[in-house]
Amino acid sequence: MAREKIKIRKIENTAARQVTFSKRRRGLFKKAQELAILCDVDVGLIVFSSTESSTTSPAPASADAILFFFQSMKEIVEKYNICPNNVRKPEQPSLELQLESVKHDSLGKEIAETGQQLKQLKGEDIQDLTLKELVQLEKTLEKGLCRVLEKKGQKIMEEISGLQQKGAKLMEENALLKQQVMEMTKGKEQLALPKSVSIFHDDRQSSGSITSASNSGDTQDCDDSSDTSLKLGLPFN
Amino acid sequence: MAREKIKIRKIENTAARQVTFSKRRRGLFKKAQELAILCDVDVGLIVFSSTESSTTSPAPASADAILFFFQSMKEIVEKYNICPNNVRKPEQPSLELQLESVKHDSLGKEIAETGQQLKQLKGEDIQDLTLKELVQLEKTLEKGLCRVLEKKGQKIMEEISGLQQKGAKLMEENALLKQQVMEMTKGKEQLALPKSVSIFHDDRQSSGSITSASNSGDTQDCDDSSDTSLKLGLPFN
DNA sequence: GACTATTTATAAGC
DNA sequence: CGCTTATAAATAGTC
Repeated sequence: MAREKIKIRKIENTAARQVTFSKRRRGLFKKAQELAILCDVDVGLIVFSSTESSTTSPAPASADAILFFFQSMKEIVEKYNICPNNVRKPEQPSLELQLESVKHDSLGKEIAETGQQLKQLKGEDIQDLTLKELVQLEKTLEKGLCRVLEKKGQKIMEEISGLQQKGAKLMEENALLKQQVMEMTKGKEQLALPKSVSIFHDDRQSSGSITSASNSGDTQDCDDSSDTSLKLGLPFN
Repeated sequence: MAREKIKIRKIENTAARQVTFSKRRRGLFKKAQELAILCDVDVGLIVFSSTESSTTSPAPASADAILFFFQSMKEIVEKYNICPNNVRKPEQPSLELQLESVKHDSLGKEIAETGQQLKQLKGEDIQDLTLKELVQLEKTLEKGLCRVLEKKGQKIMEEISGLQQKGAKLMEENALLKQQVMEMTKGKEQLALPKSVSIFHDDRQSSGSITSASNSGDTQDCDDSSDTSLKLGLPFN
């Protein structure tokens, strides 16, 4: 749709196909999301791509994501399709059954459970835990708290140290300036000078600002060789 | 993308939303098909539309279609040798997930953030947090710990209470049995009985098990749906 | 990836 | 819904 019109048929040139794939996939996902938001509907989109990536390809996260996709889809279907039983033919495997095979993937659970874990660490949703589990949770929390406290102490010490240094420097500067003033006033004897004023000319951001640790590092390995992409159901908004 | 630029947010006007839905859905499917053909990949797209079609919900004929969609998806997934088996063999044509696309949409982001949060609550990956963030983390942890401890105490009390009850009951039984024995021995004068032996016959699982609460309640609001369109995997060509 | 010239998609209006 | 049109987006080719 640009420079030149193209016919909708398989792009034979591999490189070109790959490029077009990236571009169009991005566009497709964008459109899908827009539709979902604009019209307040659920949209599921999944794009598989077999990159003949020759050798190694442990395909790590794909299983998780696909599982997640299916689970999301199932939720959506259930949400909309309350009585699919009426229509489903007895001989057809139920949605539940079909998902079973996918569901059994061990790693997939992790994603689903992460949220739960997070909640529990925050002390939510712990109603049904056993005593043993609670104790474990407590341990984890204590450990985490311990580390955080340690790190906090470290940060505080750093800050204090920084402030002390800064203070010392300013004191020094102060003394120097005072001396200069003294010498100057010695010359022009009768020029009254209010005591200690405007000697600390700190025009920059005041002490408070500790370099706010760069947290920019958004280190996400962008594996753009991209094989399979998918987007899950709602709610985009 | 026309006459006037619009913001990507839910279109409140129902009629307009419906119109846009139709138009954009058509466009989306077209693009999906183009991508599939041009790049020779598998694409699955499903769009749910909740038309609040008032009354009857005669179990959408879409149920079959949805089922078909899942079936197709499953086949595709299997074709790429992903999920069915937990373990992936390196030599199999792999399907690598494109994390980027997932991360780009809100759900993906949420997952990523959740994982990070979880880690941080465990005290990992906190190197680059600011003091403020650390304090916040500490608060969260303390709060969580507090709740967990509270719940733990509760559980312990329950357990103790249960044990006490059990003990009391057994004591009672014990006493009763003793009396019976006494009465019996009163008859057969000379039958010695070792004190307190084997009266607590506790054969069941011991104290540890607290009923692990059922969490079934799967309340689903039954909103009838219709107008669901979907497109299944390949091959578009 | 970034940059255009074009092609497409589409928001409003009928 | 379908048609029309002005305009916003997507994108094929290129660097």
